[in-house]
Amino acid sequence: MFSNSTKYAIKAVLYLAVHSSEEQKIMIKDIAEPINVPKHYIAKILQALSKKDIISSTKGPKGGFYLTSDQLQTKVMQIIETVDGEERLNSCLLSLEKCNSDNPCSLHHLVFDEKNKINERLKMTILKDLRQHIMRGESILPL
Amino acid sequence: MFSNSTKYAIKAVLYLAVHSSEEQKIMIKDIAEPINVPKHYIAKILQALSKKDIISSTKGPKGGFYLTSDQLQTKVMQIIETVDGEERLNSCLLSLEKCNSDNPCSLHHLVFDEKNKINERLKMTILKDLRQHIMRGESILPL
DNA sequence: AGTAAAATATGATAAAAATCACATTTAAGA
DNA sequence: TCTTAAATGTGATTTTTATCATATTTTACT
Repeated sequence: MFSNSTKYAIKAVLYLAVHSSEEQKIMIKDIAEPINVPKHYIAKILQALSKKDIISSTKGPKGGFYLTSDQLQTKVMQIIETVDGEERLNSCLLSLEKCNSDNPCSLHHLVFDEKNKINERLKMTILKDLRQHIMRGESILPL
Repeated sequence: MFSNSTKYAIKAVLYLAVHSSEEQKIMIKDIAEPINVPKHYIAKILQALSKKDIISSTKGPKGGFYLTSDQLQTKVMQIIETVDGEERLNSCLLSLEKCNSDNPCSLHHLVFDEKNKINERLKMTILKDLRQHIMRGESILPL
């Protein structure tokens, strides 16, 4: 459903959501290890996310990555779209350009309602929600 | 969600479900073109499906690919699993091995019910159903 | 100012997925 | 039985994705 890059991005951002703050920056190597992602690969992804202002960073000693309270408002969907591009989740199961509810492909009706529901949730769920969920012990931080 | 190979496989098999029969075999090139898939690529996929007995084939002049009436009973899920392997649809969104409903990852609850519902449908829908749907004009054959 | 510790930029390599090519096998029909 | 038309088997090439490496820039601290 998602590319590895997106999965890694979500894991990293969730890690930051739980463990970082403006006063508590985290270095690449201290993110890569607990979320179980190759260091160089996650570095590239974090840089891209930083450029898009989904996460924050500072260089130099005592530097690292972190989330501001504004950035805790980021929707999960925004991360997915930033890394994988907008189409991936919106495209037809069979990748038919012309497929839509008026002119549905043969699998359309099997998934349409559910896919919509999932997309809606990804659009309305923000990092703060997931963080709360984790801190309440209702879900686990990924590794 | 699916690999290109699986999308192509489904398109090809649907094409056969609508246009072929034991008396009406179809050559690779006459499948590849209408479903808009590279000829050599779909050839390889059709061979694999044939070996797994999801479709039938005969060599030589007047040969080609076709479905028997038994093969019209094939579930959509079987095609997906044959091409992409079993895990793809069952794995966690973040590909965490340990993720399950007792120990859910942070995205689990956003998609679990819907993903299950979709999987159920893919498991119970057979080619004959989709063929009927198409022939009634309720969905389109892909291209 | 100088040094060291961090991210950043850029590009190289490896692995996987998609695509292409062709020689081999099988079966129909003359 | 010969020729031809089809699938089959095998592998090569290309493209995309994932991963690794390293030189550069920035910033804190001495």
